[in-house]
Amino acid sequence: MNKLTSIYDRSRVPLYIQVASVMRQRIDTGHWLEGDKISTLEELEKEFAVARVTIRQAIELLREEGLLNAQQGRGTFVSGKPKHNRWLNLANDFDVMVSSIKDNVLKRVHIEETASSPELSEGEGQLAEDGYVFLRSVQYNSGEPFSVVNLHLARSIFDKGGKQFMHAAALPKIVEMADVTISHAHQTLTIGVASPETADLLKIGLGEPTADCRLVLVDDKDVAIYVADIHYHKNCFALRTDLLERSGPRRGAGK
Amino acid sequence: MNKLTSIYDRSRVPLYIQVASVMRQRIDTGHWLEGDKISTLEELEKEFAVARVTIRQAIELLREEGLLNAQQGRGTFVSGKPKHNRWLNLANDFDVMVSSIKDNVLKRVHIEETASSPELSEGEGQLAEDGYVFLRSVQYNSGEPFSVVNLHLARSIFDKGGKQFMHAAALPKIVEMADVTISHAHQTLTIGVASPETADLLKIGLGEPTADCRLVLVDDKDVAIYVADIHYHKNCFALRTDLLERSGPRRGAGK
DNA sequence: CTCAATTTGTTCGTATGTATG
DNA sequence: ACATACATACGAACAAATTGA
Repeated sequence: MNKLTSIYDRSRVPLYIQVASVMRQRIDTGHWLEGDKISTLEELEKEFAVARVTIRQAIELLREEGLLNAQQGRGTFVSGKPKHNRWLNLANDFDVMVSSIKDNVLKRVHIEETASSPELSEGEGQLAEDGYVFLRSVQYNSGEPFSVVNLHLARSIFDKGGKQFMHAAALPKIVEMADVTISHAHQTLTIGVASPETADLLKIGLGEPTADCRLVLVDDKDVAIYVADIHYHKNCFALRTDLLERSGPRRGAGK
Repeated sequence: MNKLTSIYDRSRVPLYIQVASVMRQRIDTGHWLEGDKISTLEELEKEFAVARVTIRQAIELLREEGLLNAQQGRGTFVSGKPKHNRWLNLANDFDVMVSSIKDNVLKRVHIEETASSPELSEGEGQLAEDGYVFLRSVQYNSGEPFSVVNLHLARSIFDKGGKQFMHAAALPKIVEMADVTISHAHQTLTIGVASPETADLLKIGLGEPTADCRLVLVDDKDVAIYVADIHYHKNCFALRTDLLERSGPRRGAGK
């Protein structure tokens, strides 16, 4: 009967969690402001077309997160905003990217010297003949993990760098190599889901969304020397650009 | 006891759906190839540390999606790949963006002539003095909705465009206006969750992830004349760039 | 052809979580 | 707070189909 019913059905997440996520979003976007009294249970029941207990479960969830504060007889109030760490500014310029990751705190969690080759799609260059080394690392910001990097590095590059790759970001090292020319840096950004490994390292739930960034460096012989699959925690991730930065102000066409 | 147990606990999504999403990913990434026989129920039980019935529920889910095909006595086989509509190539260049949306099929679903002003963050310009008009539209590709655009358009611009804005994308119209200068086009990309309205229009579940793109056009007087919050269906979304496109090949520093 | 091993399919009982009114 | 209904998850046992020795 209700329009919402069909929406609820499309998600298999428990109803009270769906309701909670809508409420959380309202607080986050400022639709409900801090200190405000939110609608009464009765109003919320009607709006979401669910039972009272379900609303209460949702409120309880947000209370545990410190976002809501219910007071018997008075009402329910907004007591805080969800925390975001949108400090990560993904680069859309190669030099900015290289310099920004140079000082990253990272922890190598896995190295496979004889790894299988990465899957390359159309336009991402050719596979290196001498195979790849696989490196996995986690990047931290103030103690919290915010990204997992799965890197296939061409063996030739790995050997050239020696032990440098063990404890620092690979990209700046490669850029500094005198006899390596990078002709393309293909970046693809999508939304993915956390695998068991990623979920474990990022401390998130299995199958939760992540911002996935694939970065493939291709040398002057069209060989993919660096193939990284990076999974970012969704709350840390933001990509900011001024689309007119390079071309300058746009005066009306006035034709 | 198990390492996975704690990961399961972090997500409130039913266990069999979590397991299914891991399996779906394995098929998608080619870890499990089409035609292959996947591990037996017994092996999967152990790997995921769940009951047999739970594995079967996950398999049933993927069977309905056409990804798996279980045969009694033989095993379970991969019968297809998840479909992606990653055809959407979000622009990182203003001209490309304008030209790419010019021919979009869209449906205006909501217009508010006297709307509240949008929330602007630091650096996104000043609010227009004459207020805003709010427009909501849905964009379709071969009948399927792939994005919802919530647009606050400065009233001055809206009045200038007349009825043009009713049935076509606003951006190209604005660019063509002779007396309008766009000095900045701030784009911010994040991962968000679907509100009831967005979920309804995109035909996804409440609280499911979306790719959120905010585009703010600022004129030469630092006024935000166009403030769009765009929610993309996560499966349609991809942002591809060559980070070296503008600066050209990078020869080793060789200092 | 039969037998045994393998593998998926089904069912039962129990416990807990979700949602309604 | 209560009674009710249904979904989720477990473990274990048993049934049915396939395969190869």
